[in-house]
This record gives sequence, C-alpha cells and structure tokens, in this order.
Amino acid sequence: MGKRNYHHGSLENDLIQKGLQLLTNVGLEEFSLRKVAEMCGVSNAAPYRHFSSKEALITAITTQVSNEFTSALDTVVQHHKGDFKKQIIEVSKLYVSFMVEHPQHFKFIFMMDHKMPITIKDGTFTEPERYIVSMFKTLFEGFRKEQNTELGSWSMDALSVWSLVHGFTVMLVNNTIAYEGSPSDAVETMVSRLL
Amino acid sequence: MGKRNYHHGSLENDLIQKGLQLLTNVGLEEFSLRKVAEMCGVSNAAPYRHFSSKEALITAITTQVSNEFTSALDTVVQHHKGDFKKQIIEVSKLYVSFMVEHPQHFKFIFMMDHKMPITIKDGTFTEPERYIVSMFKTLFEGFRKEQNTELGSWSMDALSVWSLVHGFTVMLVNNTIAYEGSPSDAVETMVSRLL
DNA sequence: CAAATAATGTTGACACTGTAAACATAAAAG
DNA sequence: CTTTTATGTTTACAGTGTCAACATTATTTG
Repeated sequence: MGKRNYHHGSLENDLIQKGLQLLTNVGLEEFSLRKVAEMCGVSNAAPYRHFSSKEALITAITTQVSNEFTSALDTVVQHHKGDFKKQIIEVSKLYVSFMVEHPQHFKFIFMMDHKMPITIKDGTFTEPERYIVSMFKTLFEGFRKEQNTELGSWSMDALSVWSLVHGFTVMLVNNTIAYEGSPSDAVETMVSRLL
Repeated sequence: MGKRNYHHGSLENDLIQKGLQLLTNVGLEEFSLRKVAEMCGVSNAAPYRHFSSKEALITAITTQVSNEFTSALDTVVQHHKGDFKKQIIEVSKLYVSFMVEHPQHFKFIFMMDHKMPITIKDGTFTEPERYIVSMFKTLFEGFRKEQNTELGSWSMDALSVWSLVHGFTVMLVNNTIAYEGSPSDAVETMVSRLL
C-alpha cells in the first residue's frame, strides 16, 4: 500500500508539501529540487512535469504559505473591526511574531524578487505576496477613514507603519539585532507611538 | 606585461575587487567562486589559498563595502554635528539612496546571517556590519543627548527610526513596493514626522 | 472495447558548482 | 645555495538545475 506504482497520484501537492517541509528545516540555501523529489519518492526529473523550474516550485510554496498567513491576518482584522488603532497594532503583532516563529518562511518569501511590486501613492497595487497586500489594504483603508484626507497624504502614514513593522521584523529574522524581550511588545509600543 | 607568471602578486585584493564587481553585476544568485577566479586569471582552486570558502570571500567583500559606506555615513554625521534631527534625517536619506543605487550591495549584505547580532536595550552591541553599528550609534547617542532620559526608553525611539528607514529600504530594494517619487524625500518626510 | 493520444515518471546526460588532495613553482629564510 | 613556506595548478568528487529520449499509465476517442 505504501508502494507506488509508477504514477504518484498527487505529485504536485506533495512537492509543495514536502518542499515547504524541507525549506522550513534546512532553509533556502540547502534547498534543492532533487532532495524534494527524493522526499516524494520520485526521480530527479519528475518535478519538471509540474514545475518549469526550481524557482517555480518555490513560488508555489510561497503562495501556499501566503494564503494561510493572509487568512490569519484577516481573522485579526475582522475581530477588531471597530477600532482602527487596535486593528493595526494587532495585525502588526501577529506579523512580527509569526515571522519570528517561522524565520525560514520569511526568508524564502522575501529573498525572491517580486516581479510585480505594489504601487503606492495612488493606493492601487498589483499582486505580490498576498499578506503584504492584505496588510497594506488594512492600513490604507484605515487611515483613509480615520483621517478623512485625500490621496497622497495618508499613504505616507501607512507606509511609515508598514516600513517600521517590516523593518523590525527583517532585522530580527536576519539576526541583525537581538532584541531582549518580546518582539510583539516592542512592536506594540513602537506602532502605538507612531499612530 | 599583462602576462602573469604563476604568481599573481595580489590575488587577495583582486579577488575582493573582481568579486564585488561580479556581485554588483550579476547578483548573489549567479555569483560563483570559479567565475571570480577566472576574472582574476587564475585557476578555480586558487582562491582557497586566501579564503576558506565562498562565504568567506563574500564576507570579505561585505566588509570592504561596509567600510566605504560607513565613512560616507560618518562624514554626514560630522557635517551636521549640532543639529540632531538634521543629523538623523540626512543619515537616513543617505542610507536609503545609497542602497537603492546599489541594490546588489544591499542584498548580499543582508542576505547573509549575522553571527553576532547587535544587542539592543542596554545600548551596547557587538559588531555585525559596520554601517549598522554606525547608524545605531548616531541614533542612540543622539537620542540620549536630546531626551536626556535613562536606558531602555530612548532605545525604543532609536529602534523605531532605524526600523522604519531599514524597512522602507528593504522593500524598495526587494521590489516589494514601487515608490513613485524620490525615496530620499519619502524617508525625510517619514522620519521627520516620527521625530 | 480497442486504439490512439496525452499525462506523468524514469534514465542518463550535460554543464556547472563548492571543495579537497596531490602536485608544481616561485619567493623568503636559513 | 639549500630549505622551507607561500602561492597556483591539476585533477577529482559529489552535488546541483535542467533537458532529451524513453517508459508507463490514464484518458480520450473512434
């Protein structure tokens, strides 16, 4: 029953699953298509029937993680619907704590170039990684309602908050700084002051 | 005269120089020791007489860039000695504009794990990349003089500014966002409001 | 239902990588 | 001048992404 007979059945899914597993365990540097193939019990060239390149698989994995994380973010957003400040703070806390807990996720997500960057300033954006868009949406809409100003003004505030949260996270994950204490608390303090 | 006779003369320097060149041109992904060796007109194993691994060479290159950039930062710091706010703003502007102009530098610098992270909260730090320490120093000392408070309080402010500047830079360099306008101006606006 | 076709896996190869051991040459030290 | 040390070269190995030729199974079609 464990034996596979030539056809795997659901290789595409399994590649993503096992790929994420490998990425989480060994990181981006040590990640290799051949290892993933072996984990799936399949030959080295098999993945190419489902993904055109190593990068394509990583992109698929990224999307997977992205979706899961985005729904977690959305849950928080919905839960603090009335209170904009609280909403931002909780989203920020979730963001940093999630990434600190899953540093490998964060790395392989942000180490890849995004072909379609968000365009700020007019408030519209195409789709890069979903949680970024998700967080930006929350920020932009929140600031618009809160401050009731026109375009170009609130975008700077949203950008400030997002830069701060993201920047702090980057440094923690990359070991640029070692913060002694709860990153979640730190971000709460910083964002609170900023708002 | 262009001909080399067995010994290169100054391979170590040349490896760093040509390595930086390659890194700047093709980025971290395509960077390879063998290519650098060829650029130096030397065999593939030669670099190992000077660097124990590929990573060791990259570290050396990083240090090189780091030093140059740090002195540029220091110049700005000295130039605006009296005015703390101005000091921070100009350092921030230089930081973001330099990194946007040299995205590859930024990437290979920050994509590597730092073995010795800065320890904040008590204000002391070991040495990771020098420009980080340099900027942090400016921030910490500035806030201390400005606010005249004890430890633990101003560190949060310094961290906020640094997170914001760094985070904005990361997003620009990684193409997470596409800011329409001068990044330098944007950072000036954001840091000004934060201070 | 049988035959043709498409989807999926395998094998083997190629060029490239980091790295190490064995060897060669030139420079420095004695 | 001889010996030692520093530096380069050759060759090799294991691992990588990727591709072409081939094998097998699933799916569609006549």
